[in-house]
Amino acid sequence: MRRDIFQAIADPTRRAIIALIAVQAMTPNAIAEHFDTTRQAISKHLKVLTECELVKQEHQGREIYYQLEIDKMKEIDKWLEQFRKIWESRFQQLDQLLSIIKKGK
Amino acid sequence: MRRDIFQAIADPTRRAIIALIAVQAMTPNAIAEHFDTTRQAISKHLKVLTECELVKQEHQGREIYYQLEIDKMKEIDKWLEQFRKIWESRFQQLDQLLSIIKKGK
DNA sequence: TATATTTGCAACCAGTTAGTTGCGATACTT
DNA sequence: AAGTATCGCAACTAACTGGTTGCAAATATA
Repeated sequence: MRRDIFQAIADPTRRAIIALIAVQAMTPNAIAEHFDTTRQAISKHLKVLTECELVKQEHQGREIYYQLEIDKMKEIDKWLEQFRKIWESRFQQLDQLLSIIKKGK
Repeated sequence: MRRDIFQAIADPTRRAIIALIAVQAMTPNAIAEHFDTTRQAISKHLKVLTECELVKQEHQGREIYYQLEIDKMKEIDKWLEQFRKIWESRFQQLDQLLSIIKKGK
């Protein structure tokens, strides 16, 4: 099964999980308590997140702490870069236009 | 049907379409020429992109030019903000650690 | 007016997804 | 050793997705 980070963040529950464990690592049960669904459903989401390496496990006895791989999030940031360039250049153009208008006055 | 921007960018073809029309507005036919699929498939992707307001149409005779709503992309950037804070603070911590080690020498 | 081009919409299909239930493995606790 | 808690895996289901084909509407051209 193909997994990529964009597919991983497409699901709102998964985005919520990411935001949760970004603060601190948590076990599946602890995560599931924050949602209105079964532990197994959360477990499945964690599997998807693990497959695309957005999350890593840390075994501690019978508990497994899931932690966000924050570096992986930078991939989205990297993809956004091309568009950031565009909206910044448009802002600059607007800025220049405004200063031209100002000078004209 | 619920549409949100994260679901829209989950599909690689849609991401490619977005990158294409970010440069300049294009008609469905012109876009479809860049892909190895039918015009109708592209049309469906454009519909999804339109539904979540990532794209706007500009009618010109019988042709419809699709243009990227670059501002909508900022929503992704906004969502990333919370994580950017985390990775920047971790980088700072690493930076401080390195300078402490340096001083110790 | 007849014809061709551009496009969107509806119906359909195969594959995927998110969710549930049931079960077995592992690790603590008494 | 027996019981309990944490967890992943497999099977199943309903809903959704991306894709195709066919068709109708609107605009341009002969």
